[in-house]
Amino acid sequence: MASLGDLERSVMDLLWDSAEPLTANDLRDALAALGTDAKELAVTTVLTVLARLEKKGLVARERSTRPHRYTASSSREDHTVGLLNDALGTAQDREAVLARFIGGISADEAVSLRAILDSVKTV
Amino acid sequence: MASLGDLERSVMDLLWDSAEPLTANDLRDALAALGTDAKELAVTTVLTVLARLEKKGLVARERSTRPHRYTASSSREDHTVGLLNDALGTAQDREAVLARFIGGISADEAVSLRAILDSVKTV
DNA sequence: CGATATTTCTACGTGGCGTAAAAATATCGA
DNA sequence: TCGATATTTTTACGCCACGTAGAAATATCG
Repeated sequence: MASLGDLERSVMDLLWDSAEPLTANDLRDALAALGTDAKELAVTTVLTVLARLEKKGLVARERSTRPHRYTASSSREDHTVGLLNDALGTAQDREAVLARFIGGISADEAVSLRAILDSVKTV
Repeated sequence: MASLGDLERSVMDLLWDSAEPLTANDLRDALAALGTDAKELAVTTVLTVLARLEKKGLVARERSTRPHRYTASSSREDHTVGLLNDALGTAQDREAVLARFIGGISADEAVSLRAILDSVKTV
């Protein structure tokens, strides 16, 4: 899976948080509104990033409407799960990794993890 | 955390699998023995990669011995856990991610995960 | 001390990413 | 329909990581 650069990441975050598809201009404005940098990128910059994200399969583009509209093609959570599996994929001893990982999570999270496991197992 | 290039990854795998510290020459030979490529890298190439890995904090180098000897500074599992946390770090809804993740693991793994959770909780 | 081994320095090609101008294309009002 | 304007595509540049390794510096050993 492809990991993301900083700008790519920001764009994906906006798309993930948006219920509606967004245009390049929408995104440029939203990006400017983000940091108080008032950085105001060129719209071609946003379009370039969007094209790259599309090629990576992370965003879908509506070419029918004139200002093309972009949406994230999978949820943020699914994307993160993909990253997790990528990381785990390089490990041969998954259990050892999971054991260490769980050792490092909070007690609260351990509880909810257990709840999740229960629900999965029951099904 | 730094993710690894292909050669960096191969070197780390060798270091992780080795009980003894290895020299650049050891690694060059081991790398050549790996793929039947018989690629036989220059030893300076291996040294460059080792220097980069050292800078990333992934390998430690014994400068006292003359052919410097290199060891992985943390276990493969710990490194993978670091990657997992990196991936999770970008997510704000950790629970949703974990739920999806667990939904995708095997039944066997779910069982051992539960066992791990139990042992953690008891302690 | 000199030949040889080892390490450091320097460097080049490739590719990803941020960035955006230039060029092509589409749209919309007059 | 036509031209002004909006939108997209093409092309490009700089930076940095990484694979790769020669050249140069340095250490070691007989």
